[in-house]
Amino acid sequence: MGSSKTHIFSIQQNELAQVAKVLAHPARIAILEYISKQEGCICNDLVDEIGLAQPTISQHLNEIKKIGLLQGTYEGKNLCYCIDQQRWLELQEAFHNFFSNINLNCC
Amino acid sequence: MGSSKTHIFSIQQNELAQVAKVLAHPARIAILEYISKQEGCICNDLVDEIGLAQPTISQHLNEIKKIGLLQGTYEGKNLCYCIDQQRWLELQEAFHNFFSNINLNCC
DNA sequence: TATTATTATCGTAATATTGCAATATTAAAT
DNA sequence: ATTTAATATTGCAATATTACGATAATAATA
Repeated sequence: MGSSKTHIFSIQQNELAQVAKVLAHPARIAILEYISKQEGCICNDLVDEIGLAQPTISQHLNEIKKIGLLQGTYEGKNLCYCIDQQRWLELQEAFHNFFSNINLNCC
Repeated sequence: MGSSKTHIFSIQQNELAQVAKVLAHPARIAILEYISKQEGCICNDLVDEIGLAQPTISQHLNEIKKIGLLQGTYEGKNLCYCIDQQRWLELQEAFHNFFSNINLNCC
């Protein structure tokens, strides 16, 4: 015991939870906010900006990448991370639907 | 090491992450969805519905309660959990703002 | 006040997450 | 091919989460 029993839940429930998990860390919120403020983004900037060690930032970036939110392309000699627009809008809609479909007339 | 360095992030970043953390488990997504479908909600129904042990359900309910999303009131002999409307709309807006304020013209 | 049904807490084991130092890889420029 | 700068991976320690059996607390009813 200790691991989540994902198999007893629906695909939709698991997927929303998985995305929420990526957002469930202030560093990853901060990273997404910071990237969005830049024209491009160099990971080394993030280390200075966020205040975590380079391997830690790299791992957080990887978590964000896993759910398809980041595109990394080389621009000259620097690796530039960008937010994937389509995926972003997809997730925005998923959260919007979740919050909207809940019936609040419970009691 | 091991614990999150919450102090290096803003209150807003930490709060959004904390709420996301509650949504970051399919059982809690399922619980919220199930409660919303009922007129009221008895925890014992949740145990049968979700498929986790009663203490586990109770703990998940507590996590949801901690961020102010649940109101528990006794209706006759049964404890009825309801979603707190005001808090729900508050969180809905918080996520909406997060997704909307991100600038997608990164690269 | 017992009894019964429901919900919460405690204790504990298994697994996951977070973070960083050390090291490896990658890509550009010399 | 070497060097240099940036990013990724590995390995490991500390902490957090998930889950459940056992037990306690709570509230209605007999």
